[in-house]
Amino acid sequence: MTHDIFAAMRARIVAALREILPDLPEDAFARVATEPPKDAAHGDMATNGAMVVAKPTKQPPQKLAAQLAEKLAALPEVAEATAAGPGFVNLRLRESHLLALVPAVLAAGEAYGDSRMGQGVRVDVEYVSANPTGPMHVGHCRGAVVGDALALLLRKAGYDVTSEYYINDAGAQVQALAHAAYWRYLQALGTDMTEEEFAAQVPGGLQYRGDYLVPVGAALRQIFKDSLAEPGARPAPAGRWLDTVRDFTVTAMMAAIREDLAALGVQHDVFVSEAQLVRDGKLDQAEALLAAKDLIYRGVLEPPKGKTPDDWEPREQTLFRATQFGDEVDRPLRKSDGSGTYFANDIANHLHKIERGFAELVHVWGADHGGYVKRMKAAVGALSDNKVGLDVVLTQIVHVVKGGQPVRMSKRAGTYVTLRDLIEEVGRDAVRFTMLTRKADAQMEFDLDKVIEQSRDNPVFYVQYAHARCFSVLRQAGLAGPAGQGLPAALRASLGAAPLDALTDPAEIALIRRIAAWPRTVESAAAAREPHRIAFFLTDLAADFHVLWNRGRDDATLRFIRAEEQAATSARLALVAATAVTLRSGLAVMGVEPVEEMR
RNA sequence: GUCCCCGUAGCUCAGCAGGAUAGAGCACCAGAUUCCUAAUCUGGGGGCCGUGGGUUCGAAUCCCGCCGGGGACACCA
Repeated sequence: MTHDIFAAMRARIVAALREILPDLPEDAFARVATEPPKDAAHGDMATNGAMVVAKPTKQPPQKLAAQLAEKLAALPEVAEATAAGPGFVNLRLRESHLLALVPAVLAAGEAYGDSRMGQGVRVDVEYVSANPTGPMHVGHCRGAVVGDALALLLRKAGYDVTSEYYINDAGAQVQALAHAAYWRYLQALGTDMTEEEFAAQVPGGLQYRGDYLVPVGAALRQIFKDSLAEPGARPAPAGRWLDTVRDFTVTAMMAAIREDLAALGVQHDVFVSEAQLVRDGKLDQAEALLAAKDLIYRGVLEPPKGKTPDDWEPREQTLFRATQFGDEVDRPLRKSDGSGTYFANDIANHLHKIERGFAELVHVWGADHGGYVKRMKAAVGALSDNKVGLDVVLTQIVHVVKGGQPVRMSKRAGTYVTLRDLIEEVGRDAVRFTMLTRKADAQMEFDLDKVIEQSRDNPVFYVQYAHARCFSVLRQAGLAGPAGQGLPAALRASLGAAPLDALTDPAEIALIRRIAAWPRTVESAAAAREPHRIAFFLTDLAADFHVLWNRGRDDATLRFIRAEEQAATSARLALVAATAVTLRSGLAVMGVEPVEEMR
């Protein structure tokens, strides 16, 4: 069952074209589209069908449009079909057909807009994947929200989605983290070393000096007493403590990150550990697989173009033939000392995904990883014989602004804004919605003052207010149930049974048209991997509703509830409920709560 | 030098698989409050869609060049 009246009409149009042009091959109709016209004066729908088939048949589009219009005019749901412009066919639907959507939406409830476009194809969406070296900060936030919304969106579009967090717990950064935690442990034991004395002994210097590791040091002392240190709380050889401290600290950091994610309402189905993949021999397995396809060799790379790093020297390394899959240069799998590169481990990660049977992989990465996309696509292509697709969604940086001034993001200066701070300041819904009000790959300004402002200028508020207004009306009519329950199925059914002939005002029809566009919005947003489109749709839908609401101010006969007009009242209440259902369906995709009352 | 992203109203940004006369908010100007929440709404001015080509019946949208802004470019993750 589809509620997409555009998709349904498209099927009708293609069938009509087939009757007119029986000799055309199937794929000639692929570009036929049915969409709402920009100008409402053109009717409810427009199709380019005649223009699309004009070329292969070598017939003038206007002539075909006239034929098509004639056929479409005979359809029961069509009131009028006219050829227009360069070959469009404009359709005006019978009012009853448009109105019939209202009970359908009410019956579907929050499932309205669900699509089968994805056909149950298994998709893995990986996002966040922040290094487990500290609490999450604002920089991670956008990717988390975009990824989570994308997973929800693809699910709604009919894909079988697994959301995944890849824990980078195997590289040099977690070694550095372990040293930092070890320093806090020594402090907890009461060492008389200074931080700089200790730092001088750490290979690569002491990083991660933030306070957040202090409790980790204390916990280490509690569990291991002084067994990981030399007498006098002096540092012991790394071999005695490094693995232990690292694993303990990574676990603690991941626990903190999971709490942060929970506070943001972000869900991951699975957490995959890089270290575990390495222990399981996935890296060797991936390397063997690539070797068997003759995609690995020993070689020396050219120095990078442009400015050559000062310490550059030719080194023989194990290289992957990424150039065979569209990358610019071949990429190292092993460093000159023979250990695996991050890229190699990530190949193992992707092999792991491919083995689990995903047909499509999606990643949400920060824009600074843009240079990494081609090689990863090359690797996935190589591992899967080009059968599995990889899509990367890049998210641009977020500038936090308060009082017109940029909020500086510096770990060292201690002005680092954690995700938790942000959520506490403006609320989870505002964070999520606002992060989705820009295309992911466009830079964004996050104005702390604006997102809590209760005005038209703040889309979070504006959309939630529309939903609350719907409930306000239903409460006024004595219909809404207990707060927070949404609209019970029984109520939706009884509202949906009302005759709707009374819905004739242009603002009412405009609202229904908007609601009708929801399923195709879901599909196009999912196809483009652009969850921000949902935010824009909801803002438009909210605007249509606010307009209608205000019509009742200017003209009392247009109010939703009119004691003396039973038929009009029940029809309008059904429309209000359908609006609430659609708003709710959309907010669910964004992971934002549909509030039923504004305070 | 190479690759990726961006360039649309004064500002912040949309533009739906290429469609008809390019939209919204803010700001500015003028209005609406005995009324289901004015926390909203109505009207107005404001554009060479960076630029030059190409593909097409048709381009802000796709392709190529150029200009401007941001990011990434062995042995980091």
